[in-house]
Amino acid sequence: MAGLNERKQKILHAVVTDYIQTAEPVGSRTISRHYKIALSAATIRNEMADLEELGYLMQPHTSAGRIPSQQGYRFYVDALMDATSLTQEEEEYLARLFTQLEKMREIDQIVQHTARALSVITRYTSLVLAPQIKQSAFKQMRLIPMDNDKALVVLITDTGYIRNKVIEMPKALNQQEIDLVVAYLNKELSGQTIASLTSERLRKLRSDLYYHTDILNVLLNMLELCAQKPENRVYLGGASNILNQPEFKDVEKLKHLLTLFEEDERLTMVLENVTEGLSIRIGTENVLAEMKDCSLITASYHLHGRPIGTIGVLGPTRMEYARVKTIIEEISSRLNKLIGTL
Amino acid sequence: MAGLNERKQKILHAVVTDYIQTAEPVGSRTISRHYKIALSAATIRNEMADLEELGYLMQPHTSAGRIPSQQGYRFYVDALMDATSLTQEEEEYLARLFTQLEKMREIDQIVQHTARALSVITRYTSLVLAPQIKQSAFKQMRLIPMDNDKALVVLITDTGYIRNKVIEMPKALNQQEIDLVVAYLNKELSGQTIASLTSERLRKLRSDLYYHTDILNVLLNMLELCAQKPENRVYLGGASNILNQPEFKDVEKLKHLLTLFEEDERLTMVLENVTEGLSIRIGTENVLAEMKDCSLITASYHLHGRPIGTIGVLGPTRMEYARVKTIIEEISSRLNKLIGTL
DNA sequence: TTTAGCACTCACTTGAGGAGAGTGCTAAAA
DNA sequence: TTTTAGCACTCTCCTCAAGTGAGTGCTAAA
Repeated sequence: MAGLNERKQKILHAVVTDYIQTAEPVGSRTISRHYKIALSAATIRNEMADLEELGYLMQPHTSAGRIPSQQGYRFYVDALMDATSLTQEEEEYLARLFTQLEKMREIDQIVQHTARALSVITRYTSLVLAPQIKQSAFKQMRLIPMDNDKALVVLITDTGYIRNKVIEMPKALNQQEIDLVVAYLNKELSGQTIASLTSERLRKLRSDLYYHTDILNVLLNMLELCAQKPENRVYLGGASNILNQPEFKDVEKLKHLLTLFEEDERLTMVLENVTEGLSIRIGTENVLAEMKDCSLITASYHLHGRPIGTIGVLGPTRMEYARVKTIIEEISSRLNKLIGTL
Repeated sequence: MAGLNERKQKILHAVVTDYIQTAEPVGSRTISRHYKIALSAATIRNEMADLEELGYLMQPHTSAGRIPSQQGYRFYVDALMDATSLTQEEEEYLARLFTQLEKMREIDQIVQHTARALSVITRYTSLVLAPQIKQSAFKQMRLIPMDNDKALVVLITDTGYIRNKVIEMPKALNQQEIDLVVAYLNKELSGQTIASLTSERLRKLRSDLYYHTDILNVLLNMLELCAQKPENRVYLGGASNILNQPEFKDVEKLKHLLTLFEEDERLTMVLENVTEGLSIRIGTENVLAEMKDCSLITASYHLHGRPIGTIGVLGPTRMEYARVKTIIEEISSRLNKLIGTL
């Protein structure tokens, strides 16, 4: 696999970068002209024929130039890609963005704005997975009576994620009883991750406070629900950007992707399935068939060293990997810093 | 304008319904064959020429059939359209939907699910405007301390809309003071619409409680913000459905719409600009240029007789007006009933 | 007033021809 | 042995012309 001499690597690099720019098959002449490789077109042709045989390039038809195969992109991403840095414009945009984000105190809002910004700056579609309540830790819980028979439960977690739920109140409970139960739960559960609140563990609490079972039941049920039910907390930005990509000028291809964009559960799955840290998934390396012509670059973000969510950029396999990678790294690092201060 | 004899109306009706079904220009032969109008194609041709001159029909080119003009659709919607009723399938789908919705206690969730369902059942794109906090009435407010310097304000309104905001806490405030201020606000503001909380009115409260200005200021600022800042609370469903419409097989046209779909502020504007009750906006009757080839059918929903939001369906001007109208009427009426019980 | 007949229009399809970009192969040059 | 120039070849894409078919407008007869 690694048996590519330097010349082949240079040529592969030229093909990939040119194709990323132009979206047109790259011919041997183009390379010998534009890419300061001191070789004639004929020699390059021979090398390209080799690269094709080795699986790094493909030819749409006999008399066309070459385009990178998935394996070609993979090699480019792993070994060939130049490190880039942010342009001044991008730098300024991010500076402005983060001074705005710093004013927001809620993770949800921050994450939503990040998704939008990510798509604006990359000009691709962005996907952002907000912290799942499951992975958050219990901080405190409050119960606010609304009417006779309804109350609002507010659950605050350490990730700054706040969840409301209106519940039916069992009747004939006085405020004192409620306060007691809530105080007990706050003391008992503080710092525990929501996911750890299994039916098992909750049962124990139930028996501890058996004389308040009515209200306790309602609250514990809510927690149990939070721990079990997967939440779809994925935000999409710049979906219309895919229309700028020539590979999606075909309406049928578009339909598959746009339909996918409306299926929050599956998007969540994609983002959860990604390895921690920075990840680049090319073409069929993505599990979903709809994404076989797409690449997804993601980075996880963390709180107290624990990964709590993912930001990602989705584009055609012909994506500007280097640029997007730089941007994602920068944004996720800034995001981590910001979350730390919440 | 109204000078259409019965025969012309019959023919116009035939053209519109046929075109809605097929998306192809309708010829005179098709009408005389399929629509039980006991006239020859030639006669119908003459009438169609008249209808064109009167502005109800258009011809894409000389030797093609006719398609309805915007004015043609308008006449159809106002005078010609047959009343339809729900199919059994639709009926069952709605029954299932609303038994689900009844279990939800929060307006936001209800509205989101309604948007999705509306797009599924109509097979068009749906737009739903959730209650604006401005138009809601103050019910109660709570302040939950989080850390030393932060607190969570929970604002509950009569529309079941709950708003959280994390605020910076002025230091050196004891719980007692806070409770006092919150209790005062709850008493003073109960039942008032948020929009009525102008700077003017709030100033009075400020002077009433001048000895607690720190915490009071923070809370009042939050309320003022809610009263002023327009919120974008619009939900979109089934955006990918527009891809099934032949009129949007052109990627350029699509781009305009999809880009619009990402601009929440402008979508909100569209839905706010609509008349109360049922409204049908055809083509350029919509203010936004992007929607000049679309029609929008909307209905407002109410609480205590006050309109608090809008549900709508967006499709091509060649939309199945009758079917969609029936569905929207049904859903909004059921939604109204449901909201009343919250 | 309605209808049959007919010439006419115009989009759409098909196929042929030519241009252009790029290839693979061969033989000469380095 | 490696590189390069030359050349025939392949395949897409564009254009153009001819043919097809759906539908029209007009005219004259019913």
